[in-house]
Amino acid sequence: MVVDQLRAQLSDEELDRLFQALADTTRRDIVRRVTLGEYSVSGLAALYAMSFAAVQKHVAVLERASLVSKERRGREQIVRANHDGLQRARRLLDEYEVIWRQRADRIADLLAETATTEPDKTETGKKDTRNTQSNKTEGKTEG
Amino acid sequence: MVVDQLRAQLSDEELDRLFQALADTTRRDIVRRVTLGEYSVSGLAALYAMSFAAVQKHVAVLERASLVSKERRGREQIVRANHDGLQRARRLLDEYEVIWRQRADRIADLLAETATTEPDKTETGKKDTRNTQSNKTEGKTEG
DNA sequence: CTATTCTACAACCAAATGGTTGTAGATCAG
DNA sequence: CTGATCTACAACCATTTGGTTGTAGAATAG
Repeated sequence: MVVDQLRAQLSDEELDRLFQALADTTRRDIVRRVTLGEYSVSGLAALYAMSFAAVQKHVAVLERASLVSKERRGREQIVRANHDGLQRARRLLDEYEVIWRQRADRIADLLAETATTEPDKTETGKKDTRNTQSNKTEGKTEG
Repeated sequence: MVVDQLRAQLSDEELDRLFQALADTTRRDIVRRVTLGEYSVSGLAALYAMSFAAVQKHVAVLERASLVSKERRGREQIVRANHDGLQRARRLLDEYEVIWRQRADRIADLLAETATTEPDKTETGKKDTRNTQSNKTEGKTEG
């Protein structure tokens, strides 16, 4: 089903499009509106101080980001919110939250470990570990 | 304290900057890295196939979005993740989730109400309510 | 049928974005 | 002190973005 999209790995391009689409006040407002009710494109266009074509483009950006979808009804095109799209954006931020907690746990572990195995060296409250980049030799630096 | 920022209302410009900052693969990677460890700007620059100045600009974008902060240490500038920034982005998506559930509840209420008060009109499974824009007369249309 | 409405799309424009190179000031290593 | 490293910032460039107007087709209203 469509829900499979949620389990799928989020590609960089997909995330670029998602956050790019959310990075505009008008577009965020459109997402809110079409979540609560149904709007045609011209119905949306009537709400903002810009041309129909501009709103049409905003809807297109949201559609490419899978945040909304359109459905023809007669001569109107009805815009609906796509819940999966929002969920994918939420997923990424949740992953960041997990990473953050990992970091916090790691720091806590380091502190505990140092405190138990080497009680002599814990005179200063060094909570930073100072690994600017020396422990990760990725990238270039081929010189 | 700094945590007050989380309670404060999210301005449009702030959200623009937040999502705009997240809408780039390199910048999302920087956020991940500096969440797990500490990096100087040049330490970050060594990881990507672009110039130091380009990475410097990416960090500046993240800083303006309050997603990271810099701290001088000698001649290096240490980049750290700013947890509050991420939390603010999460908050907006959570709000969207709330709105979505409100919509779902409203639809459920409408269905239930129609079923109880007017059982004769429930012959067709009309779950859409068809309010294209006629019930909301905002915006211009000043003709 | 005719006029209106809604949509699609092209062409154009100004400003922002993402990259580059170059220059210059601080700080550190020897 | 001298040289290397790290950062800041300006100037420049190509592409994208967010807006415009204009044209054209399809569906609806009268």
